[in-house]
Amino acid sequence: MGSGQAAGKSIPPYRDEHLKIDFDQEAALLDDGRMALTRKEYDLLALLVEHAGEIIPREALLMRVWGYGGEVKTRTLDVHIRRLRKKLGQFAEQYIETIFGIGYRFQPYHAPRFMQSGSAKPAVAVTA
Amino acid sequence: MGSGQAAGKSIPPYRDEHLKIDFDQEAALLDDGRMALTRKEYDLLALLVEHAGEIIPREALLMRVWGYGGEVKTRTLDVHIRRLRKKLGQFAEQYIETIFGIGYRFQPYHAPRFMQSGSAKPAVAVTA
DNA sequence: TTTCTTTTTACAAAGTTTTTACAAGCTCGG
DNA sequence: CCGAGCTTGTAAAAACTTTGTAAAAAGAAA
Repeated sequence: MGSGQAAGKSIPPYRDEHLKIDFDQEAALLDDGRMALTRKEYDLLALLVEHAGEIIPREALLMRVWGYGGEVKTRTLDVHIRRLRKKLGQFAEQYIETIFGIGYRFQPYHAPRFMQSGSAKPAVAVTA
Repeated sequence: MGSGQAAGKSIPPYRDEHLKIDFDQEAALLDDGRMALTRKEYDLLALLVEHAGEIIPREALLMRVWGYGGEVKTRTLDVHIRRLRKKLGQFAEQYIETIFGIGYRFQPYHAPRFMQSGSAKPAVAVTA
């Protein structure tokens, strides 16, 4: 399960200055070095990257990566986000944004980052 | 209970010289910078803006943003109004009017502003 | 079993909302 | 005009909620 592509379909890779995600090979390259991602880590990152620039609510992530529905109480998403951030190293803050009370958002390396103080509440993408 | 729109419905954004409220994205832009609003702040602002030019009584605001009914004694509405005003910066006075003894009113940036001296009580919109 | 991955647990830290306490402003009768 | 009585403004603290983190436990694969 996860967010992998069905056989035959081919999604163009994501690419920016530092990060490349090859959805066909299910691989992530950070500054040309391959990121060692576990399955869940990849699934999570891929889902976020596929929707780069859009907020994905916790519920949607839990549903689409874990198949959890409704009222599941778990910290596993947070833990995976943390491990992704660790592996993204210096770019972690740039790439994975926390949208308080809603979910997370992957931002391309060059993304207009306005927003003064605190947390805003921008658009939500990908429903559970 | 917020004032957010049900999925599928789409309300045209509010827009004036300085402020834009995108009800679909639930986002507010002030002079093209995104306002960092918390959920309650957004809900309150959205409700006021949806009824721009109309007075909304405290009771109605408390009911529709907080779900409070009847005789609730709280200053939380005032505190949220204050924070909205702070975030609206120099336009605060222009946008959010206090109607003493009744409630608040959002005014579009260009709005005929005639002070009612004495006893002219404007009509009230949006009941609890 | 040994090793690697995933989930849970238990707090810590950060962010948001509400309450509290009082200052300031408005209205109206005298 | 003056001031009592109400309403609104404000700052700060308290209460509550959500997210971050480390470490242990549980599960899976080799």
